Amino acid sequence: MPKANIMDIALKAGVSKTAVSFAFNDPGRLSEATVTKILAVAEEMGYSPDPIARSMSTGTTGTIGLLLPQPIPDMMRNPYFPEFIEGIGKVCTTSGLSLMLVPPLMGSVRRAIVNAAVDGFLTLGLEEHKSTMMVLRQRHVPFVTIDSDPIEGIPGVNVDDAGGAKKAMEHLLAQGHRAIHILAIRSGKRGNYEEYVGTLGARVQGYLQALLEYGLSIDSRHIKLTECENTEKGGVDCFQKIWRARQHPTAILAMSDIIAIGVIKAAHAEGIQIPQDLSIIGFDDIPLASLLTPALTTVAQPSIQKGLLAANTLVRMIAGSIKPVHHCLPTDLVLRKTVSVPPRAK
Amino acid sequence: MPKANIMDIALKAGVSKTAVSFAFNDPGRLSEATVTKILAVAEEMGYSPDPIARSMSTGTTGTIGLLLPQPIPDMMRNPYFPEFIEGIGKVCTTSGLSLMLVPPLMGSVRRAIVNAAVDGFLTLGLEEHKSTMMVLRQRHVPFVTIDSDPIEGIPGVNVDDAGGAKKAMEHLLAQGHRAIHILAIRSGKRGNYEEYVGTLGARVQGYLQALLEYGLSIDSRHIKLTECENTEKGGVDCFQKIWRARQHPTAILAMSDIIAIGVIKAAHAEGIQIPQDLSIIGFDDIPLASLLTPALTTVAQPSIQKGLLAANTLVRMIAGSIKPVHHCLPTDLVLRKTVSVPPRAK
DNA sequence: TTGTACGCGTTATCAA
DNA sequence: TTGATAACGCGTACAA
Repeated sequence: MPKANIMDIALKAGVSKTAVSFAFNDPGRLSEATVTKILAVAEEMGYSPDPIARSMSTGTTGTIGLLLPQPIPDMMRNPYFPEFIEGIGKVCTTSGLSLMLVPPLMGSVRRAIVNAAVDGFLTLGLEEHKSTMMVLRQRHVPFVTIDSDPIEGIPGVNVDDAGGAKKAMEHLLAQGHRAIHILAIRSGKRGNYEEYVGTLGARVQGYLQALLEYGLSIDSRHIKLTECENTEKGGVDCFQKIWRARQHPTAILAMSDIIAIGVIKAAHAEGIQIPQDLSIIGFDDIPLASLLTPALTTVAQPSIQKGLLAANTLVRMIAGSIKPVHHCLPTDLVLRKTVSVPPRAK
Repeated sequence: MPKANIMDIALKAGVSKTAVSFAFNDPGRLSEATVTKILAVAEEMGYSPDPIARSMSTGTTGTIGLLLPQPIPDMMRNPYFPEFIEGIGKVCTTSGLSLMLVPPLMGSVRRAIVNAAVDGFLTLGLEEHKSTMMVLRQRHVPFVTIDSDPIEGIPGVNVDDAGGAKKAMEHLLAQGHRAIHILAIRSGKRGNYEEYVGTLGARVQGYLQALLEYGLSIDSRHIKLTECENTEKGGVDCFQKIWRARQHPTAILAMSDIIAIGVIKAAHAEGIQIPQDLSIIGFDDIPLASLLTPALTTVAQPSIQKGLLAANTLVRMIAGSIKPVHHCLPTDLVLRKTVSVPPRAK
């Protein structure tokens, strides 16, 4: 005897479908006796309303989707991500929503979008957002972009990536560093930083601005940029590659803390002293950053705040108020212990 | 012109609903010309099949639900959780699934269950699992329990909590500690450890076994157990309370690393040396544990493996194979730097 | 309290 | 081979 449906209950209880529906959703409109009776029958027959059918009728799911640029495991390995979700989660709690993690489906973000039964999407750092936006529009659900270049008419939440990046680079330059290796988060652009967009692009812009103040650029002799998988392992691998080369930088500027941590680990393994031999700056200020020894100098961004703000915006859009605002939250350089003057300056 | 539906497209393209459906789901059954035509019209009218309606028809959602015992933000604050999700995520990737985080809805786990449109549930450390199980059964979707006492007929994944806890306590006792403060994860039981079930119960059993070997028990003079919110802040608060008392323990045995980290932070703030003045053991072995200074001695559990195994089991159940196996993964004491002999023994 | 229309796409079954 | 017809899944909303 598989799933009983509303009709089975109605029949057995000697009432109408409507009555059964009321018993579950608006018991006040039925006599107490009928409600008890219906609920008893439902209990007995193991019935509970089908959420899909309900969504079909109400046109609502009680779920928001977080559209991910990468598979779930990759996202989870970066402690920045849970923090971000924490912010979204606060809104879920107050609004009674579930959160669906929507990773690319067989490698396709598009397929993921059209399949997800949600009331709205939060998109995180979408790369190819021309096409993706189109698909999102076709879905006719509201969405808010996060960490993407602002789009006219669509609410977005960003942080001041350029400003934060600039401060980080300025700090290194001010300390006297001139041989700096930038570890960029891997994109599809294979290091062609002129083509970078979104977060990546903004940060590179910040670096460039700072370099310019010192008459340098990313193409200068001892300034380098390479792309790095945004994981601890990515940082380890990149460091090893860097250290194998003839010329060593005096500072490494990582675009995420998790990369920076990989670098630190690999550096320690090589017996390199930080910051005496090598200075490092990260980005994000994940909780771990302050707990490391030495504590990581990094650019703080309000991750929780970002998630909260975006989710709040989405919830309001779902509720009907449509005011596509672009938010930009501040970033700040947090001076800790992984930066000093370069070795040869001592 | 709001959402076009399948009929609108059929009409405009001069074909039947069936043809439109085929164009999206099984293009091979249509002539190439019709497919192109239909897709063009769909594109033009901004149509994409409604996922809810599709689920209604197919009876499948392509989503699994992770049922949480607490709100999303609380879960995310414990680094153990993202690791666990990482394991689930691997299965999502290979099986093309989305993952729905299902927190209690207005405080009710039951309401959360009946509202979530998923193909199956993973339940994590459910407390009141008598009633919850009933609701889950009524939903007629497969589910796998994690970190709950094994239930006959329902697949479950656990780790050897008792064994790990025992090893931790034995280690402290072997080092000479006799004044030990256990920091339990908060339950509804207010410290009545005899009533503990699930993970909590198993760990306490482990502690008791070890204590017994030394002729001690949790009720012994210098052995104490208090409940602690499972967050860093919980650890901080508990430590402060403990240190305010007249008698100080020589060791603290925390039931999670995140609590242990809170304790360490608070201890450092008081100028207490670890492990010279106070030994600490955690539980979980989150990535952070090895990065701390001093590195945290803790009981490792295979979090990723746990998530992966549970999700895999669920996927198989959804696919139809029904073999309710109970898995128990191993735990191991990882000796690092936060335990030494007690101060007065020196 | 009830009857009934409705929401939307999928999938046998069947016709051309 | 290509495509159409019609039944189906399930609960909700509105008028009666």
